Amino acid sequence: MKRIILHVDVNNAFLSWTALLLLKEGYKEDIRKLDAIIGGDEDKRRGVVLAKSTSAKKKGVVTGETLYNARKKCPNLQTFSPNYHFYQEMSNKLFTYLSSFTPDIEQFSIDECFLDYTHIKHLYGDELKFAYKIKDEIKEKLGFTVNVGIGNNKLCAKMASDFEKPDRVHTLYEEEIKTKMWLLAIEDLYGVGRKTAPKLRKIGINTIGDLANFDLSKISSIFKKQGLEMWRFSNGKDDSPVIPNETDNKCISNSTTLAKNILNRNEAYPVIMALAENVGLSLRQQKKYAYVIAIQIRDKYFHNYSHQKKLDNPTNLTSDIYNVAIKLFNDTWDEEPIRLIGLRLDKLTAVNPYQISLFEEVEEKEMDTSLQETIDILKNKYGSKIIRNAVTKESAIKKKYQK
DNA sequence: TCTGGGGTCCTAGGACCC
DNA sequence: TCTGGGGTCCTAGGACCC
Repeated sequence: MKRIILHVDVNNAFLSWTALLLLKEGYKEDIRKLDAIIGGDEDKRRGVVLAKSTSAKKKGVVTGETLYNARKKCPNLQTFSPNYHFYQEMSNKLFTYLSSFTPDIEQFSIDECFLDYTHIKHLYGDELKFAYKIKDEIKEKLGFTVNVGIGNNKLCAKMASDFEKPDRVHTLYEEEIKTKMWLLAIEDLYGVGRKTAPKLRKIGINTIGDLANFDLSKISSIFKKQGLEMWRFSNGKDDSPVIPNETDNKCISNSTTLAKNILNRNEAYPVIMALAENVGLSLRQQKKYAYVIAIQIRDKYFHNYSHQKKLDNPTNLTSDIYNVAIKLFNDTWDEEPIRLIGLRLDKLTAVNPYQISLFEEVEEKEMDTSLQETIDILKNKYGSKIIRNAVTKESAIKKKYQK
């Protein structure tokens, strides 16, 4: 039996949601109708385009480029700051609404999801009518527009929702792949990014159809597994299931671009502590333990490098994470001025084997854990700023580096 | 007034074991 | 009296996504 998959994608999500927030706060204009973008703070060196309005897009503004660059293309560009808290709120409303139809929903990011319609078609009828219904209800009840793509698998549904925007429903059924997808530029294929596209063009592959009809063995020998996957995608093939409630993270990370380059160790420590606190708290909220701790450094030349350590016993304590991260940092930093520091927890496990190694003090460990629990409870109750580790407080990280 | 942040997955190379 | 081969684990780096 052919599956029927829907992909729901919020149009210009961050920009649309900010438009709603501004209107709610009494702002006179709907920024969706202006040359507008959501962008990071240039003073903090985060000045890139996070989302753009339709008219800014028409003038050539693209996501990820610098605000400086975007302004050159579009002199009257208006820039607004992101509000992630509000975005999460809107996202929750959207998924709550969609969940009223079926539990077979896979949240793919903050603003898109897949919905398996196969087993609910008998309840709601024709999928095209259903798609229009949810599209219109979302606009009416939540105030923003979405695109809905329909296909026989996730890939086709996703490609379809990308066709023409905003506020549209598109289908890309198996029998439509050749007529609707093959003529698109190779860059439009999901999974083909800025590095792979030029390589494909170099061997004469300019459209998705070119790839679909290219010799698979040649593609595979050049691009390995990625080659097989993109060839399958170009032919509209994708067996991956819609997996509901995928909340099981494989890793947790937190990184920050510093407002000023860091030049010595002592400036780095409080940043690492703040990162350790953040990832540690997320880890404990997910009731998990991490085997791998990694430090990531980006220097002023934009050179990225990292260093990681696998622990014999997984941990969920901020103090452990901090201590390992400091050691990794000291082992790996090459003394070049640092632009960004990141901390990543990997190989997460839900169970704590709690094998205290032979030489570790059991009581000490238990005390760390109970102290950590107390801190977390206070943070949950009074907000994360109530308790700051001494090293963080001393250097006033927020003020110095993040303002 | 260059170049965000949080994720997932893959690959290559080295260490180590049999 | 000289360097096989398979397998696994770990690490670093990179590509891609939103």
